[in-house]
Amino acid sequence: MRIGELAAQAGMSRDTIRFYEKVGLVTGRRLANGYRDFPPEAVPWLHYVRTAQTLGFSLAEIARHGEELREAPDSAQALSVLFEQKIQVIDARMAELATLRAELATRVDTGCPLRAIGRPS
Amino acid sequence: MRIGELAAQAGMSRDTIRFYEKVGLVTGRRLANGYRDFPPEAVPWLHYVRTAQTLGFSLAEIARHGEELREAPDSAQALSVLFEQKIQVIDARMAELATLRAELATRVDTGCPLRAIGRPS
DNA sequence: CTTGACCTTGGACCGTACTCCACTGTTTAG
DNA sequence: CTAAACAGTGGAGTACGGTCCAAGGTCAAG
Repeated sequence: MRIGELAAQAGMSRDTIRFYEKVGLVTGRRLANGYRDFPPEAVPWLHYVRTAQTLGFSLAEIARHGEELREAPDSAQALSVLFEQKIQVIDARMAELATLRAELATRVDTGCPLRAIGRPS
Repeated sequence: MRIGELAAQAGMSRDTIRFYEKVGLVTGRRLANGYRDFPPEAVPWLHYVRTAQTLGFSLAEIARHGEELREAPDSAQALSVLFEQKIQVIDARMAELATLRAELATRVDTGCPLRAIGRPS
């Protein structure tokens, strides 16, 4: 799969994919003519990258997670550990959001002005 | 309140506060000697800025919301609307997280590698 | 054999959000 | 009176995440 098709499938620009390749987020082989050739798995992987990004993970973090996965690719147990770690990160993020949500919900009821927000301990 | 104390109270650097003033996120008067003088409300406001930021709002958005609030400062209802909007943003983010979490949880059980993640529709 | 769509590279540029620096002025404590 | 601790300014630099562009190579269709 060449870069244009991958870009279309992943919903991002060719430039972005080249940038991602540069920072190690995607890898592909080269055809004889120098064109990049990506495997079909690149499509779901890039979708995953977008998702993780909107969840607040930096490209560096995402790349690192990807490498960890590639380093222990055949151990289902190793994979499970990694997934569990990620889930913990997600749970922490969700807890933060829940706290903020509760704070805001209180203000909705009281009409308490913004200046009083975030006045914790 | 001078910039150093505000920085300490708000948990950010003086430079950051000067930067925020430059982009209109905080305003303060000036003392005779040229020093900035911030009102006490600047402290919770900056805490709020930090909060909103972690929710994914850009400084420009936060500044704009702040202006909207200053334009209708005595309407508890207007405030509630804004808070409700923010809560919706939070809920959307939490839902996304829950989705990713569920995806990952599935992989934990199956040991199915990441390349199969995000293979939607 | 040209046209157009695709690909390559390197490098410049952008917006966001700071962070650091040098140099200078002000205030406060001993 | 002096030294430290604070304040001011302007401007450069950083990190991240792209985005755009020019100059050129490749390939399939007409």
